[in-house]
Amino acid sequence: MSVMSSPSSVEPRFARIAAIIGDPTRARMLGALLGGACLPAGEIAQAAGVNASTASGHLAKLIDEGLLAVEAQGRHRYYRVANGDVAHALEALSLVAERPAGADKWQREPYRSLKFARTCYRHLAGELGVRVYEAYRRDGRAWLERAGLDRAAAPQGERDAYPCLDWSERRHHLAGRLASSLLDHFLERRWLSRAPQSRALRLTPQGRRSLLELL
Amino acid sequence: MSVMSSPSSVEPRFARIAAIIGDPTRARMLGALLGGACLPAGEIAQAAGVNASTASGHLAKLIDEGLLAVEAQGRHRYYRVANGDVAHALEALSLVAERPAGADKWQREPYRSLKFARTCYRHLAGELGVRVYEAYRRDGRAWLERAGLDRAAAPQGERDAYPCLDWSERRHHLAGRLASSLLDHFLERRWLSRAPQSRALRLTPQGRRSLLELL
DNA sequence: CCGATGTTTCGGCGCGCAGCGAAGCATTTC
DNA sequence: GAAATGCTTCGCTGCGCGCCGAAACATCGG
Repeated sequence: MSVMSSPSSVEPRFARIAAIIGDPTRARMLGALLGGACLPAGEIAQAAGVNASTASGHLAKLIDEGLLAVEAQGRHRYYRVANGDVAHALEALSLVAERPAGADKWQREPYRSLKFARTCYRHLAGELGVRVYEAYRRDGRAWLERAGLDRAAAPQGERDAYPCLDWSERRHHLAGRLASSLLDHFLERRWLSRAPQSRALRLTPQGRRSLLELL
Repeated sequence: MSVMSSPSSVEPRFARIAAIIGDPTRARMLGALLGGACLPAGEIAQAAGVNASTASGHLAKLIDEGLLAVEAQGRHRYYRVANGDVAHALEALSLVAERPAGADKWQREPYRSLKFARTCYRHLAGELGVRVYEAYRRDGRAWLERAGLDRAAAPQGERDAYPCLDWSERRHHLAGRLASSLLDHFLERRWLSRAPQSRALRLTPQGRRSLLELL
């Protein structure tokens, strides 16, 4: 018998985080911010359907555990998802939550739109995200140039561009700094536009012409 | 105002799963099985430090949510992690749980051993896992042959071999069917051996000679 | 300054759920 | 068949924590 602390007592580092995410109200808060938005406490409270005071408590916990970051501006406090790892963990959980039952739900709203294209933190996910990843993997930096991306955006290390398992597709899309630049780029050029009140992204007419050509 | 259910009410699919994982006892159970082992209910109860009846209830929930799978054999019921996605989600959560504080803990046991090499479900993780992934990414199937792997193990689709973000290294290691075969291969050849009561893997003298040469 | 707005702190209520022990069911052993 | 072992079901108890409203604290506008 070893004296060293048993693995059973060291493991549940993930338990704290999971417990934080596991509360339905906090989960709704995270969901509201998962699109990459920066929202003040009041709006988050409303989105989650709870009192301001209740929300405040939850937000404090989410900050404590490093899931959210906050920036004070005047009398507002703007909350956002702390980093890409958090978004990645939430997508990974969503993937597990995907029960085989109800496979046809992807045909209906609001899943249909989310499946086609959505933001995941600051990058692109969904069918479109997967296709972008495929194209990038096939042609590398040449593809980035063809898409009109600044060459400063080219990935340096592994953490600048890495694959992230996509919840709806069960395949990978691109994550990391490069992926953020790419999404910004698509939005600036109006190839994609954000749907209101949702993480869904829509392909604009320009996007249909320009972006699809690249895939 | 659209009538369709708002995104805030559709999102928390991940909440259910997180809530299940978030309970400390259930987390210990998952931790005990994360090494890839197949354990009977009684042993899991003991590892988690709870009554058999308490454990039984938890195990039922873990089954219900698809986190564990079970196989009856005589009067025993053997539980195991249901699939790689679950392991992936747990590693992703662990990554988030990694607080910047206490960065020196990796120097001490039991973290030191886990950081070097460990099982993650059925594949190899930790420093060694990352290095294996690098080598495979560099040389592709040629590396697999050099490692003495049967060519039947070569990956077919994307899901056979995909990168998984490593909790301790913050870089990727290899996951998927290929990774499972690879780990089996290493264990069969006695290049690696399982530490008792832990997910940690140890490099054997043969492993030091043969495996390190390949990296 | 003073009232309005946004946010956090505090106190108290109530539900949900993890925990145990005892009893029930299944399977193996002698 | 009876006793032993492994696991699950049931009923109960207690604590933790999410919830709200009221009040305190901050910041902005006039």
